[in-house]
Amino acid sequence: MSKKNKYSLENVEAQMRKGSLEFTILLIISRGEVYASEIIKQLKSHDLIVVEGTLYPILSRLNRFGLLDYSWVESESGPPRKYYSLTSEGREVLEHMTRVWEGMVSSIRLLIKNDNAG
Amino acid sequence: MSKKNKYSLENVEAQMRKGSLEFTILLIISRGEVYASEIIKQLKSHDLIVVEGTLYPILSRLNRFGLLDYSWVESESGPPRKYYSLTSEGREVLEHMTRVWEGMVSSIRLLIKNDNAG
DNA sequence: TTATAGTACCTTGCATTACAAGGTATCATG
DNA sequence: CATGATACCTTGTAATGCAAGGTACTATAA
Repeated sequence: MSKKNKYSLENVEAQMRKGSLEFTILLIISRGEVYASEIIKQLKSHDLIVVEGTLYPILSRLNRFGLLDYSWVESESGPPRKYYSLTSEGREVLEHMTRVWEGMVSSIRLLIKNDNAG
Repeated sequence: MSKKNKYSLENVEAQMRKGSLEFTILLIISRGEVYASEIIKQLKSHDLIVVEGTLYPILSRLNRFGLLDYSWVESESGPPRKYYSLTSEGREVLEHMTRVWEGMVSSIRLLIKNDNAG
């Protein structure tokens, strides 16, 4: 028997989250203009977790790819906020992602149901 | 406007797959003993893609973590095959993963449906 | 005016990991 | 004994999530 480590159950959440990260972030933004901290808060309220160090690079990347726009809005108390919104290309990509997501969910649902079948 | 690259739509599939990779592999193995090439074939038949260079390290890792066992079985034509099966710990982890997966699917379904809500 | 706390932005460095490419070994066939 | 098919596995690269640390603006209190 080879040296055996412990498989982290916490990691299960993290792993599964990864594949759908950009997707969920785009979903949040599609519901209305938001700035970073709001995205984190909204995701958390849906039991989906992202942290700052992950979110900012993704927002920059999606903007660089032309999927997101942003505008600075002054806050009543504190520094200005960068409000993000989807571009039309962003909306197209999000629709594509949604189809891909639904497809994958269907496939996996089949595997789960077939659990003891051939 | 910053330099704008093209967001790869092929990458959408790849990205989403990643988070659920170990999960789907464990699901396949839970349906009966299989060796690597069969896993790839079965996943492909469910529109889920994995390649050799990805699969072998994952199988080793899951074995090292005590989630998988294997036994060598001679083939009628060709080199011997390494048939994988779940350990009891593997079954427990798979059940946990399934619950996490269902939870995430529910959360994201809400986000999709709420698309234009507050 | 200086210090502190709160909010918001962003970057750096590390660890993980999916994958392309290349490698070894076994068996059957001509 | 060469060739092709099958099966295993490893190496190097690129992507990327995240902890940690950093900058800047506003408000409040000393």
